[in-house]
Amino acid sequence: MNIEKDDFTLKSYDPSDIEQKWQNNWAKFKAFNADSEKGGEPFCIVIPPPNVTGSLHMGHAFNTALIDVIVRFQRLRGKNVLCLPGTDHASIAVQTILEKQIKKEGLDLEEIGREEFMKRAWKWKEESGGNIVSQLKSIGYSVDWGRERFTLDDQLNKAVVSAFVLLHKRNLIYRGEYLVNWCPSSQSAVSDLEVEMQEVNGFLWHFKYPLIMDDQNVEDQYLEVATTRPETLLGDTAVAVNPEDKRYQNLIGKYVKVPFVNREIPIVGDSHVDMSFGTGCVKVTPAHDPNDFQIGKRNNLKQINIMNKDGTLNNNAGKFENLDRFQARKQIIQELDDIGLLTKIENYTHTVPFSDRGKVPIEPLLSTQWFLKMENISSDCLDKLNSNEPNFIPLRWQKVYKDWLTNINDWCISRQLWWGHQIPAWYVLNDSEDKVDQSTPYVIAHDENEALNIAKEKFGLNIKLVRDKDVLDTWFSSGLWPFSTLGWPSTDSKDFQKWYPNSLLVTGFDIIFFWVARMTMMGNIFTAKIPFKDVYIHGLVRDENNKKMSKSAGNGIDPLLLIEKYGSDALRFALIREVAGAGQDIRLDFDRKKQTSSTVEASRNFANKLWNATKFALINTTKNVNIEKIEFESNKLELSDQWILSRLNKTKNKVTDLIHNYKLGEAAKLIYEFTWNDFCDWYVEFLKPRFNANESSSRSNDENLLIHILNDILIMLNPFMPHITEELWHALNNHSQNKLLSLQKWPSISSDHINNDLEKSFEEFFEIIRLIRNLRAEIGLKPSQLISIYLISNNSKLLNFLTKLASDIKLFTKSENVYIFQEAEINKKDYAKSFSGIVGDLEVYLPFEGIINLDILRERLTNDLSKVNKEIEVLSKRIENKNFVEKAPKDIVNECKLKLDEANSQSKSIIQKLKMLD
RNA sequence: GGGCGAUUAGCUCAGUGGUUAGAGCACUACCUUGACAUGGUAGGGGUCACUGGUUCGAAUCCAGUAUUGCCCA
Repeated sequence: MNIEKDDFTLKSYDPSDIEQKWQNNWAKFKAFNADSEKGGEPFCIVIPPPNVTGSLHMGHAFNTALIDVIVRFQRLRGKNVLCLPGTDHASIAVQTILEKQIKKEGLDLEEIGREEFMKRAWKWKEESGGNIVSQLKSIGYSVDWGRERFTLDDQLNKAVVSAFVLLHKRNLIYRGEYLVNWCPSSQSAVSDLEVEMQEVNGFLWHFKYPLIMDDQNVEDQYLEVATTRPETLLGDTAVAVNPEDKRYQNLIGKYVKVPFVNREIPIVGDSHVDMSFGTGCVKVTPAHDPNDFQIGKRNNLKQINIMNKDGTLNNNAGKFENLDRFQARKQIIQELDDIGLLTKIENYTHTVPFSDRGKVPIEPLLSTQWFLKMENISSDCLDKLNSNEPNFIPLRWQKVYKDWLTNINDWCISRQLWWGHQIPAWYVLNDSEDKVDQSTPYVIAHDENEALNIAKEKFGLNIKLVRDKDVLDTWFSSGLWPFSTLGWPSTDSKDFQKWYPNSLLVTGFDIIFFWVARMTMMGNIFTAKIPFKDVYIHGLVRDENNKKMSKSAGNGIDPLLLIEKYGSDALRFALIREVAGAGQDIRLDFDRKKQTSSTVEASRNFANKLWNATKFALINTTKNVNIEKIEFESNKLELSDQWILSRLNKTKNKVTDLIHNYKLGEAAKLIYEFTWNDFCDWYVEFLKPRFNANESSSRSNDENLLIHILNDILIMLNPFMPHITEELWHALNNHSQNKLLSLQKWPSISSDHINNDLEKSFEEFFEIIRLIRNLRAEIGLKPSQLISIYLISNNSKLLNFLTKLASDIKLFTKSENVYIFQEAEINKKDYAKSFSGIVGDLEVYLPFEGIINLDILRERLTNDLSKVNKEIEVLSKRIENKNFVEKAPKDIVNECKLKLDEANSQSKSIIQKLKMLD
């Protein structure tokens, strides 16, 4: 683990040299394996388990980076941290992938058989899961790999079965015939959430149903209806009108005849019918439309299912049997037209439900499914939300969660798939029976033995059991994730005792309903607790065109590509730096031709800067450093030392606070600014002359302070850039064998060192340096050309301060002499033909008589004057405003007055100089 | 139709009522200096979407409009 310093100083930064090495070291030392026996306040996150559908995308990298920063931070803060990794089996998605492969081989599911299919599925899981784990490792995730879980593990299956049995015991699970969202492509029911509404340019077909009147000729009178789905007329069991509708009131109770199937159906009154839409008459197909289903219930209508599960019509469709639903539509329109019943075709834009996975229109289908009653479960969660359980960050996402829980429907939890948790339900048949139907009794049990015992007790000995073939919705097992991973249903497991409820959940806003709400509901039922205290919601990663990155759109960027190019540290830092406004989507720039990202490149450059700053320290410090014992003496500190310590402690203070408040982007920016601007740009420059001097009594103190500062930077940055900081810390430290930066302590803050007045003075100092450099540039001096500088002011405190830093001014401005004068001591006329500028109440002169073109000088002064005059104008207007003086806070008014005074004297001075030029 | 966001420099974004609105990238000029050219120094670049209001004072608060993104029905 130890690194030779001499070798290090020769190297330049290349992330590929170091990242793999530290990932291996962390693994070797089991650095992030949690120990429930250890003390310390527990902190637990279970990661959102990625689907085993191939590989990770940028969204996962983003989520990972955020979680890892928080987890590493809490670890450095001394908490007993568990970060538990795992993957999700993703029933529909994985089964779809496998079915496609099988189809390519010219086979279908039935030919393959359940056993062979499951073999293939597990093989796929091993490959995809392994791939995902190695990707997570290459990001540098500090999770406990010893506790990795998969949602289909035996232990998690035990949890799922127990959960199902418990829910059933509490009468929350039922088997019922309802209209479900049927995906004819995957031939499974899907939940509301897996349905995507899409706007479609379709048609509204108007056609006539012949009225059946007791006293008149049937053929003469018609009722006109309009529909976007004419094929469903075969399943119509009524026509509904609004009872208030004068046009049709008298027809309620009469009948019309459905063409083709020649069914006589009633005209019913239902107040939900919109009189102004279409003709005001609605054909009602209770078995194929959610609204019609409700009308049917209210009016006791028959439900006639006309559809097979693959989307073809069944024998209720008469002569249209076996036609595909869309083919049937065409043919029915044609035939309606042929017999003169089609009256009108309107263009009509409407929204059609599509299956999220199957990408075909959903068919609302009457079928027998398993449901979970949601009413009480969700209202219990809503109650807890009143006391901020869980606490959403940012808070506005709470509303999304709340609205969904408020308008919730029962959850269809069965899926007609093979890959997943098989439902622990056994149908009870007589020895002679072999067909399960809607009325077949069933028992729910943990296993077949238990089921058999229960069944025998209930139904006698001459029975046999058939297990339900279906599996549970994937989100059913995901809902248990925060506690099934910790050993539940056993609640006395050490992990569960120590780390439940979890401290935090970090996830994207797109799965607040899918996952967050399911976890809170399941958690609340089974543990009487909301499973996590905080929920930190982040945005999605979008591509350069502001489109959500997704596999289907093909616009994803492989995180590994960027890691290879710029390093994981750079990718992590780039993603986090972009987060500043939490919960906002982030847009990652990416040049697809060059395969580059300037955002990530900027972060890589920052890493390089840090690398070289450390190299500077290594070159200039003694070779035997024990970083944990580094101390410096406060009485040997120079002004610049005091300044950097003030900046450092302020930064530590703010960064600590920001991370606690999940403002990771701001924290990252702050460390970046401190490291680059304060430390590298200025402080290292202050140190150079000291280190270049041959002898100095404070040399070792200087070195110790430098290492102290770097050490603090490295620890603060460690959660964001774990690899490079680990590498540099070991490079600096000669006593780091068997130690890891990742397991050190977060730096303590000494507020004694914070000195706001000093920081202000240094700000002014930097302004002066910038002005002088700027003046030099304007004159066109070469960097090598040395000059003299005159600093003149009446502010003796400032002059005193500058005198102490005179040698630094010399160095920073390439000057051979720096002269500092009280105004009284000099005659400004002597400097009339100098190049000059003003900072606050200090005037700077660069005497260059003869060399400078007086016109340039005059132009500069004139520009300065107009700027100052503008300022005077603005400020005096403000001061002359009585309301401002009376109502604004005093310190604001005073500040304004001071500024005006300063501007006035600046103006005077410039005018004087201009006069002297003439 | 309901809800939630966004609109600030060429680009990506900070900025919760108080100087002359900031950063990174990009751009321009100069610079191979003993940490770093993955760099340094200096510079140019903004009618804070629009319209009204509140206020001594608005990018910031309120109302409306426009454009745009997402969620739900």
